[in-house]
Amino acid sequence: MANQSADDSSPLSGADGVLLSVEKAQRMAEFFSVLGDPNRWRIISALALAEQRVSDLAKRVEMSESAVSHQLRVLRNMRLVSYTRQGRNVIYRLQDHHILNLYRDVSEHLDEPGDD
Amino acid sequence: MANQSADDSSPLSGADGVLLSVEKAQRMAEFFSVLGDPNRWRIISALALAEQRVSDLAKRVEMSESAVSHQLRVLRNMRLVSYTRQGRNVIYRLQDHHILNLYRDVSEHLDEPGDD
DNA sequence: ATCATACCTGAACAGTTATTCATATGTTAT
DNA sequence: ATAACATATGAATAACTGTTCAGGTATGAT
Repeated sequence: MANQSADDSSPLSGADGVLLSVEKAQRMAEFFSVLGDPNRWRIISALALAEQRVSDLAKRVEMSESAVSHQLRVLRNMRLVSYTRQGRNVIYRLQDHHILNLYRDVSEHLDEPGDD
Repeated sequence: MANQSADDSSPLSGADGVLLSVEKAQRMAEFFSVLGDPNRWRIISALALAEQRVSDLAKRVEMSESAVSHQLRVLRNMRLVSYTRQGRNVIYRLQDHHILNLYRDVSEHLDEPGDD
């Protein structure tokens, strides 16, 4: 490990003074990319209101069931949502509250006055 | 206000029980998209170590100066970095610490054990 | 003025991504 | 078994994104 330890969990301003490894940068980017789609945020916000099945979700966010299903897979892969089968239905829910924290932090940032 | 007020800053789990508006979802997504690129994270991490000029940045993250410049514009537009001219050089720095918070939150999430 | 340095920008091309459509899988009822 | 419903998936297409390359702008030196 010439560059940096594999599981460094130090903040960017960490003591080592090293650049984010390409690998870690990649993982960060992958995660943020998942949240880089408006429809996925709509799905997340719908699930923040209540866990629900795919078809209801689709109606709420006004997307096709197929599109929602595709997006749910992405969210599943990032462990942002989990699901349980109930008969023919599959109930999805948010898996943890990291996302809500993220939402709050970014909301703050976006709401700050800027000279655009 | 049939749907929701324009400037709602309530968290997703807010009392109203409304979906994120398309507009707000869009803004969220735009922001997260900016952080959805590994090279931008490398740039951010380099700037977390020290403010510096474009050419040094380029060397550190091993990108062309042009590519870095393009990416800095994106980061600038999201008000993630700011800059000052110093003679022929332009010094860039992180604008605030929201990003570092984000980094920490997401790092946690990514480091959680998962059954992938 | 010209030259060199540092940075920025527009166009184009390659790679990625989200949707739609068609089809497949899984579940319940008959 | 078949039919009906709910969800998932693969392929294809359209839209988007990041890089490179060529040139452009800004500052400082001569």
